[in-house]
Formats: sequence, structure tokens, C-alpha cells
Amino acid sequence: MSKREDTLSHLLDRCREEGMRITAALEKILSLLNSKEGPVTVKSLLKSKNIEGSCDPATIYRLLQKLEENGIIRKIGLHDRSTHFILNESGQHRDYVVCLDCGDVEVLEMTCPVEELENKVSKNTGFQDVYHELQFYGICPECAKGK
Amino acid sequence: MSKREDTLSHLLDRCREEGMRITAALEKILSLLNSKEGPVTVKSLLKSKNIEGSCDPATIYRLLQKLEENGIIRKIGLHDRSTHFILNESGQHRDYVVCLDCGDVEVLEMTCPVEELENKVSKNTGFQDVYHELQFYGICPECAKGK
DNA sequence: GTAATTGCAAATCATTTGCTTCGTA
DNA sequence: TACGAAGCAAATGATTTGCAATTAC
Repeated sequence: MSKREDTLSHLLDRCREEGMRITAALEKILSLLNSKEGPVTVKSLLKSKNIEGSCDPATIYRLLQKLEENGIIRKIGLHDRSTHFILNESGQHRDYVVCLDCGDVEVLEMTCPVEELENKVSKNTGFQDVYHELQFYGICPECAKGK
Repeated sequence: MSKREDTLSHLLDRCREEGMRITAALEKILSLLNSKEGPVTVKSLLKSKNIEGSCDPATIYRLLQKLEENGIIRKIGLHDRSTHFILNESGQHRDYVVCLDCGDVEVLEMTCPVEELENKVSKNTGFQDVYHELQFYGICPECAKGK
């Protein structure tokens, strides 16, 4: 069994534990999120080959909402018309660079310097269950070239 | 002249430099952004006393777009239905904590540890004009209490 | 005076909801 | 079989756009 398949079945287990039923639409969403390293937009989910035509958008939105409530995926706030989601794997925090021109998202291979600040923020503000999101924005080499 | 008025007239100067005409709607938007420490949602702009009734939403959206293109304001990606904007004052970088329950946004009083990473990211990825956005999310004390 | 900006109405796009039918547990 | 999930259609909300009237420079 490949690493990916393994993760997928583990994700399905987590859904089961949360009382969700395992349906075709759910498997498709998780499989797609699992196949990408970076965040995925709702739009690209809806347009993806496995989903478009076979699942209703309302179904996808409902599933994403439920997955988020159950802590299996996380919404992340990139500047785009369409919301982005990513698997919420503990200890797998990643940061991104986003091209303000074409919207391209790259995953950064670096140690995140902010993790240790979460406790500090929590202590200073009284907020609970604090996590963070860090994004870099700029113009990607392709777009810069095109100018 | 107060600090705030001073900043406002400076903002209007920047707009003039960018070739924008100084209209009532523009002044209202900048004045409101200037009066807040944290980010402002489009919704709250539209609902604000000075604007609602006297300016058309389309006008506000168009101005915000133009202000962003001209680098006078920045869009920031908090998780909410409505987009957030903030004045783009150089050297005035701020980070935030957002309550996932009520949406309350607090400005953090701390030195941001990420600024120095921007150059590194730029070097590693080839992206240009890199800046960053850092947000913390959690449950604010009020909401935690309400549970 | 003239080109940019506004207001209004209509169009678009993302997301949500109601309700009936379907399929997993 | 029963209850959660899916599909479909209609509602909502945010944002965009076309165009004629207005206004800053």
C-alpha cells in the first residue's frame, strides 16, 4: 500500500470516527486534497475531473463544511475569489508564497519560525486553541518575465 | 493639526500623485480606514454612517480596487465572507488574532518575527516584491466563556 | 471643457438552503 | 429499515459591469 493510499484510508477512518458516512463524494474530495501538497480551491475541486458532472456543488460545499467542523481540513485565507482548503494533518504545518498576479501557490520548504509564538499570543490575548497562518505574497518569476 | 488629520491629508496627496481625483467618497473611505487600527471589512465600510445612503456600493468597490492597485491599501485574507482592507503604510506592519467564532479581530502588540524572512523567501523562490501576512486564529475569551 | 467618477440597474459568481429522493450503516 | 447524505432548484450575498448623468481639475 502506497503512502498516499495509506493516508487516504486513515482520513476515511477519521471521518468514520466523527460519525460521517463514507460516500463517493467524500472519498473524491479527500482523495483530491490528499493528492495535492498545497491548498486547493473550492473552484478547482468543483472543476476536477472526478467531481464535475458526478457531484452536485451543494454536496461539495456541505461536505467541506462538515470536514472543517470535524477538524479534518482547514480553511486558509489566500486572496482569491474562491476559498482554499487543505488537509489538517497535525505536525504538518506549511507556509506558502502566492503570486498576486497569476494566483500560483507554492509550498515553502522552510522551518516555520512562528510556531513557538502561538503560546505567547495565547497568553497575551487570552485566545484559546491558537494556531497561525503565514503567507508570503509577491510576483512569481513567470509573471515578472511576462511584463 | 492632529496626527490623524495629518495622515489623512498625506493619504490624499498620495492619491493625487497616482492621478486619482479627490472625491467625497474617496475621502470618506480613507478617513474611515485611517480611524481604525485594524483591518476594515467592505461590509463595515458600506454600513458606516458616513457612507451608507450617500455612496453607492459600486463606487466603494471601484475605489477600493483602485486604491489597492495604487498600493495605498492592502487586501488581507482573514476568514470571513467579506474582504478586509487596511492602509498600506510602509514600516507599519501589524499582525492579528482572529476569533474563529465571533470574527473579532485584535491587533497584536509584538515585534513581527517574519519580516526578515521575506528576502530569504524571495531568494529561494524567485518571487519579487515579497511581503507577508501572518494571522493567528483561536477562540476569544468572550466566546470561550459563552460555551 | 473633458475625461474620470458616480449612481443605478442588471449581470455574475460563490455559497447556502429547502425539500424530496437515495444509499450507507 | 432509518437517518444522514445527495441532488436539484431556488434564494441569498458579495462583487462586477454597462451606461448615462455628474463633477473634479
